[in-house]
Amino acid sequence: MKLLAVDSNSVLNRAFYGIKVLTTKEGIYTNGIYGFLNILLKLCEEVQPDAIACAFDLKAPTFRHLKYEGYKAQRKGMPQELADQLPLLKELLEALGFVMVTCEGYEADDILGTLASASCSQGESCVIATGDRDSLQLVDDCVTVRLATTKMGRAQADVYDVAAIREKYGVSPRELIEVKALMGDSSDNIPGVAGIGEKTALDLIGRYHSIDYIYSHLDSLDIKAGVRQKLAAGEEICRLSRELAEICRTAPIPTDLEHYRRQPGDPARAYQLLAKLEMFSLIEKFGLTDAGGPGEDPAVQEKETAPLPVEKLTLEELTHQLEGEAHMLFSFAGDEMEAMALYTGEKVLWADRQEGESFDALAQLVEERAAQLRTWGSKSLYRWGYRRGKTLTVVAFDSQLAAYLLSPTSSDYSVARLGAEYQLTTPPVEEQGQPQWVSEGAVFPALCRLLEEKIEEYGQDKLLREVEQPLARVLASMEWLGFALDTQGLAQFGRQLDLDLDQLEKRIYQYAGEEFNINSPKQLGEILFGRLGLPAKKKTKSGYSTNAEVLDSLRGKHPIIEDILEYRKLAKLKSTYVEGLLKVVGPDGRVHTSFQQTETRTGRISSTEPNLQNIPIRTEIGSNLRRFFHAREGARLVDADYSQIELRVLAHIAQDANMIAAFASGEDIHTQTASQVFGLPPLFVTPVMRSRAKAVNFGIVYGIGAFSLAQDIGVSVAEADRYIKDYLKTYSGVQKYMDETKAKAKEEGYVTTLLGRRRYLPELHASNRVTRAFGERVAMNTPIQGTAADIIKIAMIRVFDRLAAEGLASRLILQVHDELIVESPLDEVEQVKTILREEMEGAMTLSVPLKVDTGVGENWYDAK
DNA sequence: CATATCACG
DNA sequence: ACGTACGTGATATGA
Repeated sequence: MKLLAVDSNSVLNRAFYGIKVLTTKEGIYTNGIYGFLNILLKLCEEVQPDAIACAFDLKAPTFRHLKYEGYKAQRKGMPQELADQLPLLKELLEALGFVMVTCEGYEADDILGTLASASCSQGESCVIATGDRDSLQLVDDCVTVRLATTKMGRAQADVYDVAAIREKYGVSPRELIEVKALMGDSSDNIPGVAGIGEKTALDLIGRYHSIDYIYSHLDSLDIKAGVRQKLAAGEEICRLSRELAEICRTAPIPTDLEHYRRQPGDPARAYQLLAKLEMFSLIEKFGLTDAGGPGEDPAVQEKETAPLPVEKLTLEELTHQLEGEAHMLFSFAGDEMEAMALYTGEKVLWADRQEGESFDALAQLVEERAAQLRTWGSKSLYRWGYRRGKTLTVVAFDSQLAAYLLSPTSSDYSVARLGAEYQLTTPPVEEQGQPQWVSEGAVFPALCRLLEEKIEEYGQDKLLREVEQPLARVLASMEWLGFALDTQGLAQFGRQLDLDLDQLEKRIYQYAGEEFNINSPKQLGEILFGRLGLPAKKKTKSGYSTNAEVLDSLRGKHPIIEDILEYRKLAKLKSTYVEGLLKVVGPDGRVHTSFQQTETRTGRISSTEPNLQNIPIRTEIGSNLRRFFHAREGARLVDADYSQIELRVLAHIAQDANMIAAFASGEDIHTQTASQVFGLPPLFVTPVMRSRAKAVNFGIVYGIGAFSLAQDIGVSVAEADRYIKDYLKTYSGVQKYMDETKAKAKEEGYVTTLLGRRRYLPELHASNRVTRAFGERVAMNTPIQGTAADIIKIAMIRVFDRLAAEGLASRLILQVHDELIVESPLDEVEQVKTILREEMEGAMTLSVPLKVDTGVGENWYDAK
C-alpha cells in the first residue's frame, strides 16, 4: 500500500504564488485552488497512491509543544486573497472524497511526520508532497519527498530519497535536524547558533553527525577557533533549536492507512463548486457531470423532471415560431449549414441537411427572418448568408457577444460552458438521435434571458445592439470578400529571400566556426555567449536571451551579430509572411482572414488564419510585402486611418484643457507636446525633443513607468522620470484622470469605455505589487484603447451601411485597429474617400476633432 | 504543449 | 531586492 501525504498549506501556497491571477467573473480568487487541484491530479498520476492524506495546519497559529516565544510568531500571515480560498478548497476536497487531516496543537508538518512514521512501521511506503524543505528530514527507506521548486521561474518537482539527500547535502535525512539546529531557519524562526551558516553546519554534521557529539567533545575536535567559540557561546540556543527543528512524529491522528483511502464524496456538489469557480477543465479531469459524477447513478437522473421532447423541425412550426423571436442554434461546416435547432422551452426541434428539400425550405425561412433570431455566434450565420448571395438582417440577440461584453476575459463562450458558468441546470433531453450540441442547447433560452438581463443591468444594451451585433455582419462580409494576393509576386519575393538567407547562413556558420540551427535560441546562445565569448546581457527561463534588443547592444562587438539580426528578419518574413500567406490563399486568389470578435480584453477585434493585422510596415524590406496585397482589376484600395486616435481619446476622457487645445490647433501633436513640456515655441523644438515627446505620449497611454521610458528612449531613469513629471504637470487633467481611474477601478473592480464596455481588474487587489502595478496600468490603458476600439467599430458599421445605402460596389475588406481598407471600383474612389472620412470622423463626437488620413493605390503599399 | 521571438496598432 | 508599457497572433524549437 502506498500513501501520498500532501502538505496542503505549503502546496496551496506554491500554487497561489505560481499562478498569476485567476478569478471568476464575480471576482472570487481561484488561482490557489486551481493550482492545488492540478498539482494533486498530477501527483496522483505520477505516484499512483492507494490512499491520500491532505494535511492542513489549523487556522489559529499553533505553537509547538515548546515554549520558545518568538517561534513562528512573526511569520507573515497569508494574504487575504489566499486565506479566502482555503475554506473553498477544503469544501471541494471533501466533495471530491479526499481525506483531510488536521490536528489541534500540531502543524501540517507534524501530521506528515506522523504519517510517514506510521507507514514505515507498517511496512508501507509513503510519498510526501510539499514545497517546504523542512520535510526532507522525514525521508527514509520507505519515505520519499517530492519537493516543489521553481527553477528559473519554472515549476518542477524534485524527488528526494535517502541517496539524493546524501548526494545534495552530504548527510543523512535525520542529520538534517542537527544541521538546522546549528544554522537555524529564519522562516521558521529557529535561531540556530549565531555566526554558523549552511556551509559550516553541513561540514560539522557531515563529520560528527550530531550536536550532542560535538558539544561533548568540543575541545578535542578539529574545529577552527572562531567556530569553536561561536559554538560554545550558542550551546543553549542550539539545543533549543534542535528541539524546534525536529518534526513531531506522534501527532494524535488516525494512523491506519485505510482511513485515507479516497471516499465517494459528493460528486454533484463537486461539480457545482467547480462550475461556480469556472474550473471546467478540472470538471473534465475529475470526470464529473452535473447529473452526479463518475458513478453514472441512474437514480439521480430519474427523479428530475421529465425530459424535454425532441421533434423534427417542420416548416409550419418554424413559420409559426418566427412570427415572434425564436431561439435557434446552428452548426456549420465551413460556410455550409449542417443542422439547426429551435428551442421553445417546452421542446427541442431540430433538422439537419440530410433532410434535403425540407431542410432547404427551413434554411430559406431562416435566411429571410434572421432579425427574429436569438442565437449564438451570428457571424457564421451571416457568412452562410453571403455564400447564398444574401445580406441577412441583423439578429435580435447574439448570446456569444452578450457574454463577451459581460466578461471579456473568458476564453470560452460556448453555450454549454456559459450554462454551467451561470449555474443553469441543463434540462434533460429525450434521445432521438440528435447531435449532442442540440441537447446541450436546452439551456439556451434560459441562458439568453439571463444574459439579456445582465446586459441591461450593466448598461450595455446599446453597445450590444448598436455596435457588436451589427458589427458581426460587417466582419462576416469582410471575411467573405477577402483580400486579393499576388501569389506569383509573393513567391518570387520568397525566392529572393531564400538567396539572401543562404548567404547569411553561410557567413554566420563561418563566423561561428561550425554549423548550427540559427533558429534555435538555445544553440544560438551557446555559440554567441559560449563559443564566441560575447557578454550575455539577459537571461530567460531556459538560458541566454538572444532577442533583438540584446543583439542590438552587441553590434560592433562581432560581425556575426549584424548577420544574425538580418537573418532573423528575413527568416521571419519568409516563414510567417511568404510561406504563411501562400498556405492560406483561397482558390479565388484571395486571403480570407477570420475576425475574432470575442477575443481581446479591451474590445478590439483580432485577426487569425492569417493574421492580417500584423503585416510588416516598419522596415523597408518588410513593407514591400504590402505590394502583394492588391485591388482587383479595375479597382483601387482606399485606405483611411485615424490620426492619433488614442491620444485624442485620452484628451477627451481626461478633459485636459491643454491637450484639447493642442489637438484643436491642428498642429503636429508630438511637436506641440514637446513645446508645452519643454516650454519652448514650436519652432524651437528639435527632432530629438519631438521624438522624446512622442515616446512619452505613447508611454502615457500605456500607463508609463520611468524605467521603461528610459529604456525606450535611451536616457537615464532620472531624466525619464523628469519628463514624466513635467508632462503630467503640463497636462494636469491627464494626471487627474490617471489617479481617478485607478481609484475608481479599485473601488468598483472594473473599468469602462465611453460606450460602457467593461473589464474587470482583479489584479488591483493582488498582494504582489508587480501584479498590482500591472493592474493599475491596465486600468489606465483599457478605457483608452477600448474607447478607440468602440469608435472604429461604429465607423465600420457606418461605412458598411452607407456603402449599401448609396448602392455602391465598393466594399470594406479590412480593419487594422485604426485603419480601414475599402476595395473600390475606379469610378467610386472619390466618393468612397469622402464616405470614409465622413463616417470615421463622425463616428463619435469628442472634445477634440477626430482626424482621418486617406490614401489610394493599386496595392496596400501605395494606398498607405 | 510551453517558450522565445518578432510582426502589427 | 525586486522588475519594469497596453493589446494581439504565428512560427520554430525542444522538453
